[in-house]
Amino acid sequence: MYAQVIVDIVHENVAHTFTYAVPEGLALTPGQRVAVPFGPRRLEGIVLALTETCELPPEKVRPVLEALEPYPAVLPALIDLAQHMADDAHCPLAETLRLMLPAEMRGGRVHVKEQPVARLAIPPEQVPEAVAAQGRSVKRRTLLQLLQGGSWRPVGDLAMLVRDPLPSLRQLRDAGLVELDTREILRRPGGGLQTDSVDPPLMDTQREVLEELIPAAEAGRGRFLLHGVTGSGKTEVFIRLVRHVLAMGKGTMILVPEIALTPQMVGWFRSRFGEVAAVLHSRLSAGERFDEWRRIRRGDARVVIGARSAVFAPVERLGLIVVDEEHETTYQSDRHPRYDARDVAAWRCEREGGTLLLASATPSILSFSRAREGKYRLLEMPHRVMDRPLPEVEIVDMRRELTLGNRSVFSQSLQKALRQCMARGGQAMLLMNHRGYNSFVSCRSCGYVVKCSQCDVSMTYHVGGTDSRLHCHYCGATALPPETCPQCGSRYIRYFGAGTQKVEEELRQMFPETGIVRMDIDTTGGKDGHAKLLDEFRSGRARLLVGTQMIAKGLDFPRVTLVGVIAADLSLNLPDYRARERTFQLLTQVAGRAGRGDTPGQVIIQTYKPDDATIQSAAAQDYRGFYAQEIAHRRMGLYPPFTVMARLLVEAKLPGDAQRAAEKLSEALDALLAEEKELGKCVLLRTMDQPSVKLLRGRHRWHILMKLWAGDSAEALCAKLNEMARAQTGPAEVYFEYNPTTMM
DNA sequence: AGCACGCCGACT
DNA sequence: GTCGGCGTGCTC
Repeated sequence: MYAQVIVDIVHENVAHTFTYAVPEGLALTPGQRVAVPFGPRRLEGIVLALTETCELPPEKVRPVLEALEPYPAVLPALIDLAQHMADDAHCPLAETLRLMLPAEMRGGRVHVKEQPVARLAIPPEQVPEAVAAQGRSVKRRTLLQLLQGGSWRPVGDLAMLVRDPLPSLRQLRDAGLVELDTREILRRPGGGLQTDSVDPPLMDTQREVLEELIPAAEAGRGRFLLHGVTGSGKTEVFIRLVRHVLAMGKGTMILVPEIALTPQMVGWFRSRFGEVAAVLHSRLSAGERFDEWRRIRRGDARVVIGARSAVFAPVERLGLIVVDEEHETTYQSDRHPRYDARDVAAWRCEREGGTLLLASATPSILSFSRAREGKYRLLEMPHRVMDRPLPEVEIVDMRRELTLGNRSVFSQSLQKALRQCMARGGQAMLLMNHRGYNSFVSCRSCGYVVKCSQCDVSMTYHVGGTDSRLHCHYCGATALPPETCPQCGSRYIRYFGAGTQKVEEELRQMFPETGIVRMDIDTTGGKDGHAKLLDEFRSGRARLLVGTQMIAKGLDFPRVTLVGVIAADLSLNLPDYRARERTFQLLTQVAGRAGRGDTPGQVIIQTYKPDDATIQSAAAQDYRGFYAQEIAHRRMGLYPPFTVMARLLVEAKLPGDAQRAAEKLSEALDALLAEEKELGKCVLLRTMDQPSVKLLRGRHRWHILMKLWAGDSAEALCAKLNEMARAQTGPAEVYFEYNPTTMM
């Protein structure tokens, strides 16, 4: 027998299978990891297939050294998926195969933690006799009594009551009274919070939606888009559906957009399903991730909850994938190999006989248009549970506040509402989509704005405990604020624009006695950073929560009655065709955090563009209205879903190098399109210029932006563009991006 | 990727 | 005469 092996090296030169002989007595199956000789080295690889024959001259074939595990680490369906993704992204198979395994499994870093365990070796009724035989040893007598239950007990647990129990246990073992052994410890990430474990009654719409979903799940097919307003009880639909699929003996996955949202979801699922729920995301410790992965692989965990990368979990007999908050951009990976977890989920369901359920209060334009085309079955939940009303939304014109002489970040309206909310003992959330204290520093005399020396981006002022500094939000560089203008020497340096720190400070002045939590990247660092802050707010110790968009997503705080949006137009002004979509989603989602309990919610949106159609539809929580106007914009502007965006991004140390490389690429593209006219037909628009961020981390940037008609020629063209980017040599780097996550 | 082999300059 | 520069090519 011969094994066709992909070695764990990501490089074009070795992106094909290597043939090894399978030694007598070694049973291998596809998907198994093996150690193989490779020139003078020993490498890890994955068996793709086993063959009877081999075309190579026999002297070239060397044998497999050993199997790294006795079972296939990569399921057959996931090998197919890796192959599909590698074809799609034009990258080596080894690179996509890496997505299928926890990183700590590679490179022989696997470590299984073991702990000693002990149990009684005699019938429990003989314990009093054995205790009496221990003479004056208190330790041994206590240990015997602790073990009286008869089951295996971790020695670590006994250590809480008896200091250093192991030597005494060994004596008891030698006397034939106790057995000692070791057990694997599965390191488990935190359990999440336990909520009610009984089924709440279902609302009519929930029941109607389930009546559509359950037959599809039983048949093992169907793609659905569930559009349910915030607070409509989507999670309960997931739970009932998951229960149904588990009862059929199939596995399930629930994807959430952010790691911060996993504990809440895990809590809901563990309280109803217990230990069959596993968590998988990139911020688990190495040991936790490896152990959760093994629980899933063994089939001990049949409900996987996790962020983007969990879509590759080794779930056998997959019956259901739920993608919650389907509109979130975090489902797109920004690192190589790039993938979209929603597409991967769809692919897996299609191939493995599962049902796909995308869910959101604000579906992405792309998914909703697919639903309109009939590619997804659209399910709607237009009302909140218990007939709770959607919150009242008020738009405040901040231009008017300025003319009234109000220089605070809070409008009169919002100040009043905050006071009322605090006086009534409620909780409030404030969204400020910009972190730091001031957003930019500028000279009043000449208009100079302090920019990062490495990026073409203005620097943000952050107040620190001992040193306050300017931060670049793109590369993380910091600098001391200038005392005089570096351009004209004037001392009129002023600080403009507000961030979360400023909002927090103004709140402290208004409510000095009230607990305030600020949540942004600066405060949520470290393990469990999110959880600690959220717990502070959930417990009621803090009653005001200030944060960036991370507070807008899917969190459920029943005591929040007021939501304030400090500056609704920040995200609207970004140079991206998705700016309106993102603003609508953000505003609607954050508004949906209000009034989830028994008291109705109130929302105040502050803006300098009170008449903007996007802000108006978000305030009215009118998804259909927004969709209609946005899809018209997209059709007019030839943007997705009507076209596909693609770009070649050029970066170089010297500005001239970047420009020259971009020009050279553009000429090469001309030549290609002239030669292969079919490919040219899919190009609708092509521009070459500098992106809005002209300098990033010290590298000058140019790009060639393209709008393409989707289709076979677009795919062929993208393959060529990808090749062009790879073939690039010289001082400039070229990246090809299909559906770029950002145009900046 | 990573390591060998290979063919030309400044040194004990 | 050798040590060593990194260019090219191969790994089952």
